[in-house]
Amino acid sequence: MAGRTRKSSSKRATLADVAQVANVSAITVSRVLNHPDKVSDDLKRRVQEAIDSLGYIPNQSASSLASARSRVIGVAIPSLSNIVFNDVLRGIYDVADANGYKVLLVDTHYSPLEEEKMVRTLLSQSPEAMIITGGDQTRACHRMLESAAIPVVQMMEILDKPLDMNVGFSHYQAGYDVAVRLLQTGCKSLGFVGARMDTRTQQRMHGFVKALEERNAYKPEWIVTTPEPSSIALGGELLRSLISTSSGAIDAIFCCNDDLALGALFESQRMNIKVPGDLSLCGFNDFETSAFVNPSLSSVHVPRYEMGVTAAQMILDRLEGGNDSRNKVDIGYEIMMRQSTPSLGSSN
Amino acid sequence: MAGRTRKSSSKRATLADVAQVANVSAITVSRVLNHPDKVSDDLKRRVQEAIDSLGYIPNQSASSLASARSRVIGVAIPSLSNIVFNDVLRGIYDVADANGYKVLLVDTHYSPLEEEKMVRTLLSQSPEAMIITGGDQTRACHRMLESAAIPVVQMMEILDKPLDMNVGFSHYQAGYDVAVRLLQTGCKSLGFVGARMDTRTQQRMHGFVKALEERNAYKPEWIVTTPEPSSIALGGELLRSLISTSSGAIDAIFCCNDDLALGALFESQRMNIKVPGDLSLCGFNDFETSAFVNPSLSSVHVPRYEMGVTAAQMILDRLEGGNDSRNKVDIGYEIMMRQSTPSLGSSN
DNA sequence: ACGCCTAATGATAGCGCAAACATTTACCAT
DNA sequence: ATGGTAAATGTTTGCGCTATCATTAGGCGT
Repeated sequence: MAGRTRKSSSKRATLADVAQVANVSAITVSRVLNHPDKVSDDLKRRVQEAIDSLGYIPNQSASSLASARSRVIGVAIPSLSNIVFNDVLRGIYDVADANGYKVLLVDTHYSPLEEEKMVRTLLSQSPEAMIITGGDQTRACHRMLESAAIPVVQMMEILDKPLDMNVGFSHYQAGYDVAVRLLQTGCKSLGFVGARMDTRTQQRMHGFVKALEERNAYKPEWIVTTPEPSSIALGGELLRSLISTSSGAIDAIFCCNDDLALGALFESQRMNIKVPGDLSLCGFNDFETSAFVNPSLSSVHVPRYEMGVTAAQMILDRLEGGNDSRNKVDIGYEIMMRQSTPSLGSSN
Repeated sequence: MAGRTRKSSSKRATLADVAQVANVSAITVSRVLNHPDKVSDDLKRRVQEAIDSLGYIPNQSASSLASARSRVIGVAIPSLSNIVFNDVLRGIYDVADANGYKVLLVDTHYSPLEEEKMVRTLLSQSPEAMIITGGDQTRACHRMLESAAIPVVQMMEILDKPLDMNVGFSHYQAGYDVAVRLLQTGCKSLGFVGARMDTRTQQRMHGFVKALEERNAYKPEWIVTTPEPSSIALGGELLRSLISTSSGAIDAIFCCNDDLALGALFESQRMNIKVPGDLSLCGFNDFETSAFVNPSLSSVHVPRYEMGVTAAQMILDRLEGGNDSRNKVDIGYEIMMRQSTPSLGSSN
């Protein structure tokens, strides 16, 4: 009666199929989905029934192609294993989800070359904005991002000359401040343990070293680094190595992250080194473990979730709001002095 | 000379633009990118130069629409904060990347309704396959996945009737085995601490309880659960609660994950409860911390990275290989007995 | 009654690409 | 020379959707 049935099964339903079932034009179906205020309630109902009965799911590729809007935000992080990025991602996802954006996430493995490849992949999806990590991109990568002409947020660190927008904090200053605080607690011989040594880790180290130099407390041989990725196990190994090269002279160690610091703490316990009696320890990132381990671990707290939220919001402001929004946000950090470092009062 | 220049700037270059510059047809450019073996070296070079000079990046939406191939794998996990999924994701990403697939990742927040919404979002991107977590989907979600007619892997647990493919392990059996092992070490009064209580956590609990029941060691009041998400802090709180309701009679606790177990361990230390002297603890998931903390924490090790790799490989086998591949993989687990539980020999 | 506005709906075209089919060229066996 | 084949390249078409521009119907002031 109502004309021949089309591809009733096996093939995904299209707008046209829905339109036919609802006996309206295709564009009306499109409007029901994208501009429901422009369609009468009557038709809206009819179309919705057709959609439900067919199990219609819009083809986003066709939509993107026709409308030049993808509702995708590309995100590049250097590591999926480093749980630091979990919190950031959660912030990004929360804001993106709430605003109808999808996140396309790639892992650059801390390599600018891989990042370039991944950014190319992301751009081929026509994202409406990008969130990338740090400022250490290849020139080709910069060029791609520029000619993409979309909002770009560089996150995790504050950059002198961001490509576009920027949210993060100064790792250099954080490292500097840690050195100052450790010295304030009465520690005299400070060492540094770092792994992976990406640019942000290096900045922490440079800030730390700078503070020591300014106070004549810098000993190059008390800096131990490795390109290996951080781990708790590695923290233990590096502690041993530093203890042996320093012949036990060191009384405080700044570990470039909490993995290493926890590893150092656990290893100290096994070596019967008292923390903070014999040795003070300070980590970075402030994992939940750090606050609860015994002795609790001093660390640098960074509002990672807020950083992710901020990155996503900056983008949405640009995409939707349009007007003069923030281009650079220093999200700050806080040094949490806990039991692994001496309490103040016994010094100065 | 060579005709009018087109949109030289500001607009993204297209295949046609590249074709014009290289003085070939559009399809040749397409072939250089997708079937380079079908183009002469001469043209390949000319086209590549044009691509480079224009900074051409293919429009994946158009490609997907025209070819009905998206090279996207949709992945739904219940939580971005739970680091258990990091390792799984890493496995998925490693395999996907290596084979030219992109991953579109969504977070369902442990809610089947949200999962349904997210799966709809994923399907609208025309993924070529899906990896979802567990078997607790809504009927509508199942229907969508079925009519999508793409490979689907349900991961993290072994299901009786998977939708399609399945990789995981038996949480029930793992919980059961933990109870048996704890009893074998001489513990008599076993408690359970659980948070979030998603289906997999419940299965662990049920297996644990079953083993106790069979041995007349089950005390319902020694099971403490909460729908709150797990955390180290919560582990401490739940320990206190269990200790007080049991008046200290309990001599071993199985925590549904290592967050809770570490929290319980740290809190025990603060309460001056000797582990394992006064109280044995066993966690689940085997975080790196668990192996290094003092005393080291017994836990159930799960090959999460391998699970992610396997999930992705099962999909690739179907997408590319085509022939009879594995439909169900039990990835197994291993109970790691460490210092937080009594060593064998003093019992049985 | 007339023009004029707005709201609701439809027809058409085209987004950028690749599948399918067509054409050209080169080379070879006979 | 002839037909036959394979390799290299081109032409056409349409994927599913939405922007744009009609068109129609209804309301309203004069």
